[in-house]
Amino acid sequence: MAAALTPRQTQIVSFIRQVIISTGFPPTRAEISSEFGFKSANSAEEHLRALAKKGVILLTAGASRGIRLVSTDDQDDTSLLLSRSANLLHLTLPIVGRVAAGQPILAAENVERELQLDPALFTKTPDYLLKVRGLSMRDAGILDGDLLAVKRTPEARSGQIIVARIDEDVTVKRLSQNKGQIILLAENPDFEPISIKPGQQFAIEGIAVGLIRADPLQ
Amino acid sequence: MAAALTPRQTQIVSFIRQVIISTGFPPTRAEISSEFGFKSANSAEEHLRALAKKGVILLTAGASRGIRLVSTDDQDDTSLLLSRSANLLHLTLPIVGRVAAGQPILAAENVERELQLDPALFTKTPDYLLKVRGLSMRDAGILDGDLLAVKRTPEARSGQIIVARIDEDVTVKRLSQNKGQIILLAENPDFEPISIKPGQQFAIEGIAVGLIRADPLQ
DNA sequence: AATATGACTGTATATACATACAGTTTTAGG
DNA sequence: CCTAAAACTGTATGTATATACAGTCATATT
Repeated sequence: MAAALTPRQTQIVSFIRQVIISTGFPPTRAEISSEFGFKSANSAEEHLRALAKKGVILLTAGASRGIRLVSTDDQDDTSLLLSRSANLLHLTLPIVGRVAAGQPILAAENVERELQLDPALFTKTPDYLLKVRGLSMRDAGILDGDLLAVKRTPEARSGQIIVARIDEDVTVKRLSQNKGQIILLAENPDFEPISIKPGQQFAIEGIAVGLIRADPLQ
Repeated sequence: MAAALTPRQTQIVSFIRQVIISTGFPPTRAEISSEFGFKSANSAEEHLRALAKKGVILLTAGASRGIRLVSTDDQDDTSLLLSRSANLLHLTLPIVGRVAAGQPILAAENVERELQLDPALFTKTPDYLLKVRGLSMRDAGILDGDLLAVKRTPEARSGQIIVARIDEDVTVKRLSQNKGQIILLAENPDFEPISIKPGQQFAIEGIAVGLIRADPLQ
């Protein structure tokens, strides 16, 4: 599928990567032109179009510096991400508090603070930490105030502890799927199972991959 | 020197990081304002100035999207020497597995591996992570395999969850002291309280200050 | 009481940028 | 020989973007 790049195109991609690594953001058409001695920014534009057509980069229309390198393999993508913040040892995760109704979990308004974590801690790398409210998952060892490490994913298997959205509400429950029938189980006899009715908005926001408790009951 | 960020500033940094991860380039002032509902791009500008002043980000004058996240590691350039040898922001904690009978908890043979943690996580800085065995503290949300963050101390108050040594054995229990009479309570009806008899060797090794669960029951 | 700071609104402007359109030249293929 | 594609130059334009200046309001410090 991926058509081979011309020598010039290879140079362009290489330059884009270099700029991202050294500055933290992609170059403009003018900067590319200047680097290669083009007298018209249109030369850069045409190269970018060709590269986008070949699937090597993604262009965001209308956005300045809207160039994104498509990762050929995971490795150089990670190294790029790392070079952006140069934080080699630690993962920076947002701590999400109460999720405002209807808002995406990671909306800035919901972020209380950030925390650095050793990526080696969890087998699946989490995307954020959700502050758990309530005791519905008590018997799974998830208490009020705990930080649940969550990996974003739209799908999950039965039996996994998930972060789900029902209509406007975000909740942590154990997933149970039976031939299309979805039931969310609490881990606490005081809470009734929640079955999703047709017509209700339901989405899996992520699966739990770890837990952090800042201060156990003293 | 490293001034602490305000809650709002933390949200801004988190948003910038999120944008870089999801789009490949930093946001504009307008995009930040839109995310937070600012009616003037100047609000974003001022936040960026403040963050740059605090050394959390680097701004490239005149460049669109000229925002770079500064790695938290070399943030305190005042004490470069220190930050290179000893990582001030991160705590390296040993993970202690099964404690061999009669040995000090932190004896080298008990250390399974090490983990880096953000010291901001816990209110009391832990000295090591103890891998919990058994379900005697189940109802306190401490499960088999959990890593209990422990601060070394020879004393504790009644009601605190402690790591104790009785004769040769190391155990995690809730402490109950009554006029010299010491009782260790499990948090699980299947386990009997342990009362320390005169003549028995007993010592408090530390108190629990946090908990980490690598993989919640799937 | 005076001052500083954080967190904004509102207006304005120069310029940074993406991008369209019209050409030129060279090279490789049919 | 003809044509397509690659690799440009040159001109132009609307808008995306950074950034200055003047205020407001609340809260915390001196």
